[in-house]
Amino acid sequence: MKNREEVRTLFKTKKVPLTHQRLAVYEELSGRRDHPSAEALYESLRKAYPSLSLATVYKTLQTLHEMGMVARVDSPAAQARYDAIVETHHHAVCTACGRIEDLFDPRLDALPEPKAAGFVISGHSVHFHGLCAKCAKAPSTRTIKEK
Amino acid sequence: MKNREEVRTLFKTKKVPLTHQRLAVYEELSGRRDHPSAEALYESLRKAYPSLSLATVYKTLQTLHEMGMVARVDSPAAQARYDAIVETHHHAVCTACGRIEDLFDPRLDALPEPKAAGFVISGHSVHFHGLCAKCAKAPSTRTIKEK
DNA sequence: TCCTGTTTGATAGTTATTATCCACTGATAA
DNA sequence: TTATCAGTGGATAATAACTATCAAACAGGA
Ligand SMILES: [Mn+2]
Ligand SMILES: [Mn+2]
Ligand SMILES: [Zn+2]
Ligand SMILES: [Zn+2]
Repeated sequence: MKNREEVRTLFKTKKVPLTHQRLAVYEELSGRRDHPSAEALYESLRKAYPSLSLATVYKTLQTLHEMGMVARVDSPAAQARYDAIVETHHHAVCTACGRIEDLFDPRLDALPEPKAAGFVISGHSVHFHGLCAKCAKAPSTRTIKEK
Repeated sequence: MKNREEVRTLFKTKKVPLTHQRLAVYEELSGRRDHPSAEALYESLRKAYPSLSLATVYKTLQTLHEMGMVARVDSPAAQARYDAIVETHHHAVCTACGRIEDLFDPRLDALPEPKAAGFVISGHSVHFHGLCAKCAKAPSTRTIKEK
């Protein structure tokens, strides 16, 4: 959530070229609190930038994400993963290899009820992320994704 | 995590036909603790059931999910959603319309460190799910998904 | 065993995302 | 200011995960 000057400085510091498109995507996203999709951003932006391409929005979001300027709300996992344990429990997800380990901890089951006006909460899930034992040990042999 | 007899009874109770494929998918998933994808289950199952189709695995997982017998580990969201707020915060996700609201609550930022052997945790996120104010009010006009 | 609504398997279609490719541009140096 | 050029953007093809379609086979009750 940075203003235009902070953005310019950050790009300069990180030696990443700051283009009109990158600034536009970041400022549009900054102005919204509805956690838009790439497509939704594209639809808003194309009015002011008719030549903008959807692929550019995707590439820009990825760049901004790598720079630590935007976050992805849901897990970046492309594939759904299933579990025969339907009882309440939580997960540790390895960002390098995709391994998912179970966490059974009653302290995570009872979290403070959030105060989101009018929202009727039916449950919650906690995702810890980091490196699994194997990937933490491995120097750089990143698999990125396992089936 | 039910045995064969419990599964038979549950299908009978819910009046859902129990096929060989449904039993096979459920038992394969029950026997694994690696949170497999549909494709991974299919790869394991096709050895014993060479005529099994991947589409059937998808349909079966959906059926089992609706019956409350399997859980999806990650959000079923098809589209990635982005956020310019990279500071630690959490989210309430409406299961009816896809709306995502921010939750700022320091009590959710400091959760008990989970004891997953060897796992190097770098962060966590909490997803509450339920119905947003609008959808909780609306009788049944479910939008299912908004862009 | 027979009957009928459901499910399966094969496959085509869809959707979100990524890769490719080349003209163009932002950042630096002259 | 202009020249240079690595990196970027736009157009579009390709990919990956999933979903729809539909005829044939099946499950479960009569
Ligand atoms: Mn689990
Ligand atoms: Mn947020
Ligand atoms: Zn790992
Ligand atoms: Zn809603």
